Amino acid sequence: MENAVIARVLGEIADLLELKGENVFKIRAYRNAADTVTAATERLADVPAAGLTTLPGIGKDLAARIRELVETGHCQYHEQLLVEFPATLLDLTRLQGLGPKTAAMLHRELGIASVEALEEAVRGGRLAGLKGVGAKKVEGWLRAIEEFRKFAGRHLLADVAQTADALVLWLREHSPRARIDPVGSLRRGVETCGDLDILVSGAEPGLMDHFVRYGLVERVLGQGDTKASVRILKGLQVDLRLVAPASHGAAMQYFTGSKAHNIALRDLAIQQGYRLNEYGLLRLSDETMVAGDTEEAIYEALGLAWIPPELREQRGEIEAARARTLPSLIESRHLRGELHAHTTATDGRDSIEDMALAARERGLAYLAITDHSQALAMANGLDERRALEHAARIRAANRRVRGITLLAGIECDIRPDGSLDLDAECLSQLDLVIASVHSALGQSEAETTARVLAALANPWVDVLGHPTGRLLLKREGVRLDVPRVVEAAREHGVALEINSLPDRLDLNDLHARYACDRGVALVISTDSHSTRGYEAARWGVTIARRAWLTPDHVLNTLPIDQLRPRLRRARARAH
DNA sequence: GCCGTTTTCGGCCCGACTGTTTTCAGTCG
Repeated sequence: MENAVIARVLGEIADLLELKGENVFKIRAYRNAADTVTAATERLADVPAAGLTTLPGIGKDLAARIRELVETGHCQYHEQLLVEFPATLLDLTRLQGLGPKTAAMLHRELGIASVEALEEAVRGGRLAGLKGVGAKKVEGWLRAIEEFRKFAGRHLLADVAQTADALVLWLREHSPRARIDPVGSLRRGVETCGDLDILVSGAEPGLMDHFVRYGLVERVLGQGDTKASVRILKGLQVDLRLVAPASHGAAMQYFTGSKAHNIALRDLAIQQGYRLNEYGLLRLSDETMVAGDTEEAIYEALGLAWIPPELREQRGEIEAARARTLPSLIESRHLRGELHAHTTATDGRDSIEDMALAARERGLAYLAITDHSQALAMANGLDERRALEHAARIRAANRRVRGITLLAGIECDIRPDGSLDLDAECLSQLDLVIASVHSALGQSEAETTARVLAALANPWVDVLGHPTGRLLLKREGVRLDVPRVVEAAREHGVALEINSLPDRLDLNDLHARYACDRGVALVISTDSHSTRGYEAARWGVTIARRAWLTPDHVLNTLPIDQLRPRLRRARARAH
């Protein structure tokens, strides 16, 4: 049994206990355990109970549940809970503004156990008279149902990438010498993916059977000689395609897409007397194959430079490839520093020193510690006094730790009225200030825009953090007039953040490109809340590549001595 | 349900916001 399956069951137990109204700390214990299992590097099915209890957050009881799962394939506790509450009831709690208490009440009072049933009950007016349920709540739920449907079937890029990595390893076990490449929206780095496509050539016989036997497969949707489709954990569909080595490049090109890019490319091929499909580029006159084994050869035959997958969205890349003016895109190795990280002072999990050592380990030359400000009470945010004390600790650590420069910063809340959550006296004494919106996300576009513009006017703001506040597959961002914010950022010399958290990716690719085109500097930040958080940098870099950014456009590719004068506060100080 | 060992019991993050209450429950982050 795979760790992911164990984690799913533990997580579901937590959700079900929540419906039941169980002790919140017990619920948290199951959630923590699910996280621990997900993060574990070894296969827990191979670990005896005594070994399991050495993992953080797993004691005697949880170890026993895991062993039971591994040995019998079931967990009785889980199944008992599912008798009380159907699994579809959990979907209700995924609706924004509807939690476990309400879901349990709807189930108890009206027998509602799914999103569909809730919608029907609303339309039939059956919710009238329920305690604590008014018109506004119902209206909000209907909106939430709409969003729920819109997001259904989509998956975060980072999740799909993780699935792909594991699956490629599994396929390699069977066919070590095959070419195995994830393609489709994952290869293009699209922020959410509907499915996962994997392309294989040169496989040993029997690979298809091996594929459908993969541990996370829940259902085989179809299996033929050259294509198999399965549904795996969390409903993600995976398509595997076998092609001849001579067509591998053509198939890579074809299955990577995007559709719009491919249509334009095929059109170009026809204009030049060719036909392009997933098997190769063929001359129309005599059907001979001109290219097919590599993508480079296909693009070259069409008079184009090879186009990085992230750019294949029919946004001008074909013209640039013809003119040989494609940008030299940024890569993870170009990032020299991290400008957004949290510690145990607020809601981070690791100390200043541990965060510094882990950043150094990753080859970073500088790290800004930017904990939350007081408005974020749930994160134990810092007031002026604590912020300055924290800054002193960061500077002391900076003198102790060799090989990396620490900057004392803050992620300061932008209050609903646009003022900052800490006074100028405090902000002026720090090395870096990120200003972010975390609350009152329901303001109108005019209000939010005015709010952010007011924050950008503050001379001590260096970076605007996760500008739209969106959470992928969960909530839309704030309503914001992005062009006006970009213009103000340019005017004031404030950098805009590309937040690398897989469920933020904020700014998105289009906004980042827009900002860059107008001369606004960007930073790629991981918003790390633990030493493992830095790994998210690759997702921010992916967004930056999709935004056509080169290292020159991104401030934290600079060495520290060139970074400091580029920060807005360097100018504020000069005045 | 886990953890620690100056705690084997008593902590474990808790304040803001919203809609619905006429004094607060539920949800969110």
